[in-house]
Amino acid sequence: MTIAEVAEKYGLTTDTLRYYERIGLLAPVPRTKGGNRDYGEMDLRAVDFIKCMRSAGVAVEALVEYVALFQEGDSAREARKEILTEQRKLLVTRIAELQKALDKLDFKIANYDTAVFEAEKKLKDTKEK
Amino acid sequence: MTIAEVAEKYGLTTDTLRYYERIGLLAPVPRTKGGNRDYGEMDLRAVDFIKCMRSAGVAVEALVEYVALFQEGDSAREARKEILTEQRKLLVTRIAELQKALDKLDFKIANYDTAVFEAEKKLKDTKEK
DNA sequence: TTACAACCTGGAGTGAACTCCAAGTCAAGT
DNA sequence: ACTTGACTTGGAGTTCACTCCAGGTTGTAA
Repeated sequence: MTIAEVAEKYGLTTDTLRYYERIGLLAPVPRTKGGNRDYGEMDLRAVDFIKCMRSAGVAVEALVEYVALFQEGDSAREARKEILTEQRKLLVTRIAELQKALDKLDFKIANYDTAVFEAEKKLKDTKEK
Repeated sequence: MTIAEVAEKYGLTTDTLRYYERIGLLAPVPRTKGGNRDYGEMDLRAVDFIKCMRSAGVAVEALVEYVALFQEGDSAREARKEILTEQRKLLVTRIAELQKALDKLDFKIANYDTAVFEAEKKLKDTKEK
């Protein structure tokens, strides 16, 4: 799969894909004879994972660390799990924050409706006088 | 309330508070005789709201726009509500993204446990031979 | 074989949101 | 009066995560 196809498929730009590879977020993608990237099954899985994590705000650095630990092989299994667990914790916290903001927004929006209602009522009162 | 106290109370830095004021996110805070900021009830409410929205990832620009619409008075009521509704929509989308990432993380973490279990089983099998 | 689009690399540039700094003012304690 | 520490302003610097660019190479269709 070419870089343009992968970019299209995951809603990223080719620049971003190259950037990810450059900083070691994506392991070196195999090249064709001519030197062009040719993404395979595993690469796509990795892209999908990264895309999902990034869209959830997981820091690039954490993901790079995680990917780097695959170089260490089995000895780093615990360390890798550690990172995932840590990020999971952060995510739970962040979801709670977003939820709190959502509640606040809902409250404020509801108040706007109430206020409009109040304004209408006042208008009606005025007319009735 | 001094800027340091407000910063402490909301877990922001004094620099951030001044920055917010500079860019019009926070209406000009009243000053003491000597020219120092003296945050009042309303200012604190505003800080709290901004802090909450920002921690949920609502863009500074959207909040500035919202705050600016208070200058227009009642005529901008609808516009203000519009912004809140728009941000609410974005938030719902973002929460879904975070949730999806959380699910993926949970799955991966569970796999680590399974893998460890498999490894242990293999080890046991080896011993039993 | 000749266009021409898509790809390559290394490096520079961008936008968002702070964060830091210099130079100065002011209030409180000794 | 003098020092100390918190405050002021305007402006410059930093970090993160891309995003763009120049200059060159490759693949495909006419």
